[in-house]
Amino acid sequence: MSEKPKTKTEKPKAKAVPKAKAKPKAKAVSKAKVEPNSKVEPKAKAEKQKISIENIVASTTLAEKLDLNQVALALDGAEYEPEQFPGLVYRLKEERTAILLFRSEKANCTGAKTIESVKKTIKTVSKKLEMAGLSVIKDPIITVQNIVAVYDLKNDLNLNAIAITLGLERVEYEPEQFPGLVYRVADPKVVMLLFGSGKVVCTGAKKVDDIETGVETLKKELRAAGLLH
DNA sequence: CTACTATAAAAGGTTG
DNA sequence: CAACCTTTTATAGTAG
Repeated sequence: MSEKPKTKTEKPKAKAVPKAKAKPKAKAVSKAKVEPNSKVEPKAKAEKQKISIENIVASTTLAEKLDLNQVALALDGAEYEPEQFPGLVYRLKEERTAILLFRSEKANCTGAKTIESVKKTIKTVSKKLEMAGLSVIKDPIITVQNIVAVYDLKNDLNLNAIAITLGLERVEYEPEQFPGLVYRVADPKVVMLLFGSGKVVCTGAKKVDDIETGVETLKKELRAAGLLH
C-alpha cells in the first residue's frame, strides 16, 4: 500500500467532454467562516462544540425508476451527461447541496452540514419531481454514508514525530505529496488527516459518535506519546 | 486567484 | 474482478 498504483498525476479533466465552465465555486460563500454557527445549534451552547461537521454524504431511494432525460427537463439547471457519468447532478443553491440521481431509483446527497439539510434537499427534489408528474417515494429511508468533520486540537503538531511514534501500520505521511498526515483509526473505522497547525480532518464516519470516539482515540494516543500537551 | 496533491463514501456505467 | 468516472467538504502544501 505504500505506493499508489492509481497515479492520478494527470487529471483527465479536460478530456472529451467540455463541462461548460464547470464549477461556479466562488460566489456567495464569501463570509462563511466568519460566522460561527449562528443557527446551526441554538441549544448546543458553545461549550464542547469543537467538532465541526463540514460535509455529509447520504444515500436514499427517491423514486422507483427515473428517466433521467425527463428529470433533466424537470429540474432546471440539472447536469446530465451520461457519457461522462451515469448520474444526473442537481444542485440546490439555497441548501448548498448537490444531489446525484440515478435511473435505478437511488440518489446521493452531498454537501450538507446537517441531517436536516439532507432531508430538506431530498424533500425539495422529491417535490419537484412529483410536480413534474413523476412518481416518487414518500418517506424514503435516508442512510448517512460518510461524515467529514474538522476538529482543532489547539496545539501545533510535529507530524514527523507523530509519524515515527504512532507506527507505520496506522500512519502515512509524505509531506511532499500532501501536507497532511494520514492516520487510520481501527475501531471506529475513520481516517484522520493531521496537520501541523493542529487541525484535524476526520472522514469515513457513518455517525457523529464515530468522529467523537475517533478524536478521543487520537488525542489519547498523542498524549500517551507526549506529542500533545 | 485557480487547480492540483490526499481522505472517505454512495450511486451505476465503462474500461482494462 | 478492480479501478476509474462525478459530487461534496474541511485541511495545507506546491505550481501556474
